[in-house]
Amino acid sequence: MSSRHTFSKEERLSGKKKIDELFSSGSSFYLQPFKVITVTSTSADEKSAPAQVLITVSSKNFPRAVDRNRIKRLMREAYRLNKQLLYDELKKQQKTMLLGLVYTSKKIEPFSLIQEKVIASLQKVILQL
RNA sequence: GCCGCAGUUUCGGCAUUCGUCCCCGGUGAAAAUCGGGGGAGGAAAGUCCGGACAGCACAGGGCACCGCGCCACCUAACAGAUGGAUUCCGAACUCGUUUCGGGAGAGAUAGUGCCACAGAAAAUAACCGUCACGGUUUCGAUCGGGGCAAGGGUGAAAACGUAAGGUAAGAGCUUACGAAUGGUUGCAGCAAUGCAAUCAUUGGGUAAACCUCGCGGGCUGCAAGGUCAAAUACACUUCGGGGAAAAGCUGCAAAGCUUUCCGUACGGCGGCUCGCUGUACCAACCUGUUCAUCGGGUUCACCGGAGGUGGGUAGACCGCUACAUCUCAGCAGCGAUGCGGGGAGCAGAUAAAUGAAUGCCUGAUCUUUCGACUUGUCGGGGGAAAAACAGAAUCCGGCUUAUGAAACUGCGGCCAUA
RNA sequence: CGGGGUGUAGCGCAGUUGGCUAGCGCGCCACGUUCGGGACGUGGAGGCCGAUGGUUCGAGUCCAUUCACCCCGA
Repeated sequence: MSSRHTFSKEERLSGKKKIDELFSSGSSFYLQPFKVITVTSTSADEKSAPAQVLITVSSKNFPRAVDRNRIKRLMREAYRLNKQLLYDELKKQQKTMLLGLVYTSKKIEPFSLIQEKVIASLQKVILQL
């Protein structure tokens, strides 16, 4: 399990309450082209995933659904390939986390740049733990 | 071969690696895991119409409001489609009641309103004019009450057009020819309507002004609607622990049972037989004992504890993808479409799946180079490059808008060859 | 999924029942005033009313389609 690059339902953030909790009490920072929001808790539940992630793109910046879907797919792919960095650190500290990634740029970036920025964001999150 | 119009179909393929959603099967108590299959569009978009489906409402009728409005036909239905008739506008030529393209649509003779400016007048016509009669007269004309609507000018629009007769002057006043509208009859057509005959009329436009007539519409939408249901709060209730009243019956007494009430007293506010709220009171009673203290006991508005029930929130599930379904040829029909038959199973997510990386192939297009000549086309080589508009959200039928190509079919035109 | 509104000069807005040359405030330009600027005064420019089509003699206004923006409800 430790080396798999899966992305299943438990690792995604869903439910109105958790999302409200993330946006109302989360701490955030900007790292172009993202805004990163996090909420950490110490309860170490064995069954659930170490982190639940929310990926979103404003429909104001991208009025077409095609563009929004494409950006979310690219971001999801980048997170999926690199989430192990975050998971290892969270398991070591016995913590769980709600993570929000908001795309704030107004143009579509290529996959290589998005992946690079996702890695940088995750490293910054780890430093703040 | 090229161009134009209409229609149909398609939008990359292969390999490797890593994933995602659904279905089926295996292993497993489960979590999970393995194998197989499937996974965006012609517009999925806008949400402009019409339905299906669901809940609520519903005697019957009328009014209001909204939509539609030539005829026939198709359809589950439509403001959609098909075929036709009329009329207007535009274009073309062979100048014809021709062809093509694009609109329009009940009623202006039910009533009301409006029609700026100009003009006498914008709808019960009369300014200039014109005509005879009567008066005045400087003999130029002028005044009066009348007739007329030919001519003038205005305007988008002026009260059928032309000719003749007629008259004081004129006028559909009369006649002939013609135009328009309506009725009746005949013929053709299912009908709209067309043609012909005959009679009547000559009444301005506007209903995308109010309106009248005919037809249709109950309202809300899958976040509809249904099932299960955590925590917390609330309501009711059971158990045990501390504390009040009224009436009737029973009991030696507290008390019990039934009914009323749901703490009492005094204030405040309001929607004033009741509710909310502020302050004060925290017990009452019976019995034992010498009053008290203390012991035992009874009741319950209220208080706090444990359990149950309830509506129902978060959440989960159903609705949820099988049919106005797709496809193949046949038959009926001018056609939209229908009929019976063979075959196929074809997305179902929920902060929302259908993706990412690498390599190769085909190559619309772009660029570069070489050659040929009709000097902007053709042919060869190299390089870049899957590409327009765009992402399902209950499901269908249309409409509208966005849109780069490729292939095929039909029709029309031009050129070449036979 | 459903409902509502707006679009008029550089900016913010009027213009209801169709009618003469579409107005108002701020801004802009020129001139005057001042030693100069501001303020003030006078004069002027700037619009085809989001787009297309239609009804009408005539459309910012009426009708249809469409584009863009804003807001609301479950």
